[in-house]
Amino acid sequence: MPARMLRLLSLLQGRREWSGAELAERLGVTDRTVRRDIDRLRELGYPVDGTTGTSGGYRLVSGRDLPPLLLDDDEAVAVVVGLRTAAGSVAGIEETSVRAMAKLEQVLPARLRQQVAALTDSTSSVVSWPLGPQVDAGTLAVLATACRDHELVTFDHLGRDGSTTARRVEPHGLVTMHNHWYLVAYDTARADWRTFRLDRLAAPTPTRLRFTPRELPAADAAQYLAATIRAAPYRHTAMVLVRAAAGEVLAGLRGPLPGAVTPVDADTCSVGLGSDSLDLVAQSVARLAALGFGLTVEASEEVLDRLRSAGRRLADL
Amino acid sequence: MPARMLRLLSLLQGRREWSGAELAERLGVTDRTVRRDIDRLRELGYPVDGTTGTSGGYRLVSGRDLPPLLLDDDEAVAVVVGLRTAAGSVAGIEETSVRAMAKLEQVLPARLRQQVAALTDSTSSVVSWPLGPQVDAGTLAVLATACRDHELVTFDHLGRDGSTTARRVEPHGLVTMHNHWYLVAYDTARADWRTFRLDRLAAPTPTRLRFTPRELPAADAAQYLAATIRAAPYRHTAMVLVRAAAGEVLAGLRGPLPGAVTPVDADTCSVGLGSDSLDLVAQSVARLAALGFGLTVEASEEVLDRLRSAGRRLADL
DNA sequence: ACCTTTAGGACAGTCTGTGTCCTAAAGCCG
DNA sequence: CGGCTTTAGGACACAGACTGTCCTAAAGGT
Repeated sequence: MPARMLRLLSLLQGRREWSGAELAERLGVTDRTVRRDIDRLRELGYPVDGTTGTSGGYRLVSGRDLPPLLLDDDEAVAVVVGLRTAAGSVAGIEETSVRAMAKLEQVLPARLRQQVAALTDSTSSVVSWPLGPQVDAGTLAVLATACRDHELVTFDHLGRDGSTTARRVEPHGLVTMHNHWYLVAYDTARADWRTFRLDRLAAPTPTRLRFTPRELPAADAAQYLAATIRAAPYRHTAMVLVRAAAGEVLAGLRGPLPGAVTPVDADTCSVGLGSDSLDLVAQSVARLAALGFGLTVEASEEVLDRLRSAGRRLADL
Repeated sequence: MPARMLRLLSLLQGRREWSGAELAERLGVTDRTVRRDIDRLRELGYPVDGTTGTSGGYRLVSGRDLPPLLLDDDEAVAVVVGLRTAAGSVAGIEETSVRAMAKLEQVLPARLRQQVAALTDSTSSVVSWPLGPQVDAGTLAVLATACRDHELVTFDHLGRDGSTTARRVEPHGLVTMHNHWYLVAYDTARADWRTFRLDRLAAPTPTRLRFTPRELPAADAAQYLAATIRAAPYRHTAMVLVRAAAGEVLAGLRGPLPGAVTPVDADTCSVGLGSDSLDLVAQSVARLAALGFGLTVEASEEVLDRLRSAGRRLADL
């Protein structure tokens, strides 16, 4: 009988309106039983609207809380891809969407996992183009699950000098900052807290060993990360003064910048840019120049050189 | 009893591993009943791994098909936001994710709907910065549902001349093209097929009237749209020849372009840009220039003027 | 008025779900 | 190896629930 209940929910989620007779036929029971089943759903807190009369019927409406979602294959793939995209590009829900992904990932049939991989691989570089480096959806999911379940994980970590070291850590939390994902964890071998950038981390595997969480020397993972990162600034920065109102600049840009636009006065604003990529900083300044406003730039000679040569090429068109 | 079943599923989805005794306590039944419940889950096709011995327990693993998802509030919000993001930015799953959104939207509690609106409104312009105009998630959901259920919809349509007209159409399908969402529908008043850009469309409301779908004069909605749109090209275009391999250019760009990069030979590639925004086209060419490679540009005098003045400004830094 | 639809009470028979036993078997640990 | 803990599942009895078949009521559409 619970099986029939789920099928009923599935039917109600798949189409707007059903008549009692239709449902009865689909479920292989009497219409009386259908009515009883619908009563049961209502008692569970999932309200079903019933309208009488010709062309009446039952429809599932929004209620106090969300009913169990019965997704078909394609929809499940869409949800995972969506969570993956949102986790990387919408501020404020990274942690939640990673949690949801962990939940889904745990039960996602293998064939769908392949579809997800195929989709994110093939399309991410073409259409949704994150500013930061790509993080494998599987990596995110494995680490999120490990954090939730307080499970030790091992992985290979690629250091700044190019050497890889095998790590075994107690994962604490995942944080995004500056378009990168970080894992905050306690490294048992080094007996200290560490942060790892997810794109420098390979083959994360959950051991099945549980640990009791330690207390982080900070309010939460995000603050800990902020404190440790502060010492490591960007490799390239630029400060651009644009002779136009901040609003005009923002409107004209039509896309994100690796930095922030702050108004100076009514027709001047400053843009502070920072990134580890010379290309990205140079492109950002070039975009500001392409807006058609006057500007002055403070930056390293390396960045300025690149901009000047680009300028000559454009001036000669 | 179906209620207990759902709670059991919820518990199993919320944590990796549970012992029979824990589950029994949570559910308020004997451990024998828990075993029976788990048997029932397995019979329904949702495999539960049981490991014996100390530190053994039950865990939900991936099986043939996806079990009903029991999401908490935050997770549900994340899923909706994710679907919304993916629908607009990942090629190839628009239609599916819109379908999934319709399913969710139908049962989403009101308070969560507010959260979703708040999140998409506040963050979309800051972080995920779509190339096309913003489309309201509610609009998408209403129309998707109406398409699915063959339900007449009414809405206000903002014409090119700025006048709004009330429409009443039989919705056929939703399509994305060139970073815009379109509704393909049969306009009953005008007795012909029409396409509507979703960002020029307000207050869509489903009537509860059903209609029997007509045959579209094309293979599918996407092809119909392509045929009708073909006559309306971009306002600004540019063709850029870059003296570098396509791979190098793609790697250096670190972000999406309103166009495509196609290799010409081993160390030359061409970039075809197109958009209705002069700013966007100019910025895109400027970004290509900032990569540090030689380039030649074909474009309208308006675009070239803008680029030359930007070039002078950069050359003088 | 008439039909169609949801809504729900009454009743009897069946059946199934539950708790309390029991034993088996697999893994962990000292 | 010999305990201990865990999942696994059979047997049995009882209560409770579920189903189908009846019935009437009420609401909406034509």
